[in-house]
Amino acid sequence: MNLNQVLAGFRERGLKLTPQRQQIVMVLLAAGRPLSAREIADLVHRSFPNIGLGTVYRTLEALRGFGLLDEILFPDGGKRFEFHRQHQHHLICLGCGQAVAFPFCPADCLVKVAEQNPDFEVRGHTFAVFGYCRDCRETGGQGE
Amino acid sequence: MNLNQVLAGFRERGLKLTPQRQQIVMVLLAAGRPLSAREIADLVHRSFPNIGLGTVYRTLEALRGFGLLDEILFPDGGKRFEFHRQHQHHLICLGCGQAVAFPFCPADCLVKVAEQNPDFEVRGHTFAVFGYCRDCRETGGQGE
DNA sequence: CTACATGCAAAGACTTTGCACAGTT
DNA sequence: AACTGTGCAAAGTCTTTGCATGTAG
Repeated sequence: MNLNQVLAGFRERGLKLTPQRQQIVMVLLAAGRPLSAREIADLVHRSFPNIGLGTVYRTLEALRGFGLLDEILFPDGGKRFEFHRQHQHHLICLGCGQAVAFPFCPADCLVKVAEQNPDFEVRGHTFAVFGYCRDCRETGGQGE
Repeated sequence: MNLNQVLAGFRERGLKLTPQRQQIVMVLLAAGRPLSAREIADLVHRSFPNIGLGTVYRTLEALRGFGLLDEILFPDGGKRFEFHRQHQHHLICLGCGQAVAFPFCPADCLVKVAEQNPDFEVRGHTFAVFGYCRDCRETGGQGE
C-alpha cells in the first residue's frame, strides 16, 4: 500500500484530492500501526491546525468505503484504523500499542468455513493477536 | 458456557448475584449471537422495565473483567458482546446479524506467530468471518 | 464555474460516573 | 448490619451531520 495507490483511489471515484486528505493518508501510512481517529486528528493538526474531526471521520469513511481501510477493536474497547496491507494481520501490544504485522493468514480456516457453509458468501474476516511485547513485559507494562 | 458457570464467576469474586445480572447473563446465553449493549438492555427491559443502561455496562465490564466475554467489532463500526464459548469463532451475516459458530481456530497461525516472536507474550486473539447468509443473499440483503 | 470538501458547531450515539436508595449476603 | 448493586440523571467521549464558505478539477 503506497500513497499513490490511495490517491488514485480518490481519483477513480471522482473524489477530490485535498491537502488534508493527503495528510491524513500520509499520517496513516507513516504510523505503520493502527491509529484512533483522535490520534490521526492530532497528527494532522500539526500541518493543518484548523482541521476538524469531521474531516477526519469523513476521510476515514471514504477510505473504508473503497476497501482500503481496516477498523480494529482493541481489547480496551477503543477503535483504531489502518490501511490493510494486502492481507497482513497484526500482533498488537496491549502495553504500548505497537503493532507488528505478520504475514500469516488463517486461510485454511477460511477454506474450512467456506466448505462447511456453502450458502454463506464470505466478504471479509478479521484476525488479530493481542499480548505484551518484550519491553512492556520487562517494565511491568502487563499490569491488568 | 452455561448459566451456573457464569454465576459462579460472580460469586468467586465476591460480587453479588442480583436478578438483573442473572437476566443479562441469560439474555446473552439465549441469544447465541453477539448483542450490542443496547440490544441487551432492550431484552432485559422486558423483565426489568426500569433497568438502567449503566447496570448493563457495569455488568458487561464485570464479565469482561473475568474473561468470560468477548467484544466484537462489526464492519458497520458497532460493538457487540458475547460469551466466548471455549474457543469458537464466528461467521457473521452482515445482512441479518445472525452468527454461526465454527470450531476452527487459526491455531497454526498463532503457533507461527509465537515461533517468530518469542519475546511477545500472547494473551489473546480475535478471528471473525463476515459475509452474507443465504437468506440475505436471496432477498438482496447484500446491498452495499 | 461547478461540485465536492472543509471548518465549525450542534446534534446524536454510546459509555461512564456520582449519588441516594434498595437488595444480597 | 455491611457492603455492593441499582436506577436515574448528568457528564464524558466518540461520531455524524448541516451549513456557509473555500477550493480542486
